[in-house]
Amino acid sequence: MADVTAKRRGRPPAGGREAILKAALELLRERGISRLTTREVAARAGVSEASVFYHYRDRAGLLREAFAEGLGPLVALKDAGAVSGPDRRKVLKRLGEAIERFLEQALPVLTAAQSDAELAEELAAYMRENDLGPHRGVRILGEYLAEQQRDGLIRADIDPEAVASMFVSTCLTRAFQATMRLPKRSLPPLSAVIDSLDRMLEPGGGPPPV
Amino acid sequence: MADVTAKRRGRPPAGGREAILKAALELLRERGISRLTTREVAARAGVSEASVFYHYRDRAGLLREAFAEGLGPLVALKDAGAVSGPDRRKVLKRLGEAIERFLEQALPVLTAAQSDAELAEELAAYMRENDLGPHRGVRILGEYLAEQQRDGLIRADIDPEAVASMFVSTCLTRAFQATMRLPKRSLPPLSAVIDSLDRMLEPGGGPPPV
DNA sequence: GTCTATAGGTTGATAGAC
DNA sequence: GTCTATCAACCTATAGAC
Repeated sequence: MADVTAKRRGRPPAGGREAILKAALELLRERGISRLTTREVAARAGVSEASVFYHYRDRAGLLREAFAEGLGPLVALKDAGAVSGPDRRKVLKRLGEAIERFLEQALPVLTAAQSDAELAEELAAYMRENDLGPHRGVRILGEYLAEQQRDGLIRADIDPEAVASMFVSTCLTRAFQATMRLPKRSLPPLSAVIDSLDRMLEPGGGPPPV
Repeated sequence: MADVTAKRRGRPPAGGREAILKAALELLRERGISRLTTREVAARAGVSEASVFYHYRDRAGLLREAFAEGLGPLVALKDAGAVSGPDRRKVLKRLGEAIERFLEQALPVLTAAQSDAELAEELAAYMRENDLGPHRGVRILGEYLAEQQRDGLIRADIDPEAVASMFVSTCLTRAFQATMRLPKRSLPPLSAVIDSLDRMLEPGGGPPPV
């Protein structure tokens, strides 16, 4: 949130603050929030425990910034996906994989916050304010599908946003599976989902019944 | 796991054990796992703290049983859904709502375990052994769709399991949204999803393009 | 089976020197 | 900004009486 471009006066920071945040995020993803003690964070960051409190005031303050940091990449999701072009299957593949990648980073952070009701409510408020959540992906894909629908590339009798929510949800489930340490292969591969969905979206409908 | 039907000898249990488990599960869902201390559990259950250790050996033992208890209703999912009949929309609605209801109870438990890497791995092993997870719902719905497909009620050019995973995932996302204390209405309603999906599954395909 | 009392250990946070 | 030293609070778990 700070202005990185402005020239700084005085002694440049030693990087302790960033090291602490990085250590906290690593610990959060690797060992879970209950093992994220200020002691461990300090040890991994290579600073003393008091530094943690100097920079972030208290444990909750550190967690708050770690959550925001962990959810950050979501902002760049739209550009990364490059959700445009006539090749629908390609768009679905690109966007789907991008969502999945992002969620595999973000879900551990989201679930970690649920360990404490207060933390969870605080994070939820932050997400509501910044309009974060699965609906973001749904909206991005929904707009693309609506555009294709206007161009007659998608059948007219479906709700683009509803279909988008199905696809984004599929990616979420896959990322969820991975986050919960369950085997992804117990679910059908994303390519199969894209296959079927693409056919069902075709304007002419499927082949005539046998 | 104990045989409830067998007649018991001796003094009947006072119900302390059950009260403790119930209190633990409540605390888990209401306030998160980090506030689930043996003190609080004992207080809410109306017993002494030592009773908790007498019945469950240690905190981990209590959590293990609470997790199993919280995931229990999944077993009854198939029967509850009554996944059969020619009215596809009705089946989707019933099953979808059942999955959503179940997950809104189970997700808090699943996410709670993620607070500690060891706990998470232990729960994951339990779920793998007992074949639990989102794929269960996918399989149930997939079989129903495959059956409809054989009967010519669903277009032949789609993968039933892939479509099933999309629908089940939609329910999971909705439950996830609720668990994370985010507004469900930022997602399209389930009825809209069922609407579009049902049309896309129709054997003849959609109406001819304008 | 349930209780009281307490040991033993970990954690978040502060004070004050450098 | 960073450190060492320290504290008060809290938690899990055990011992032993009833």
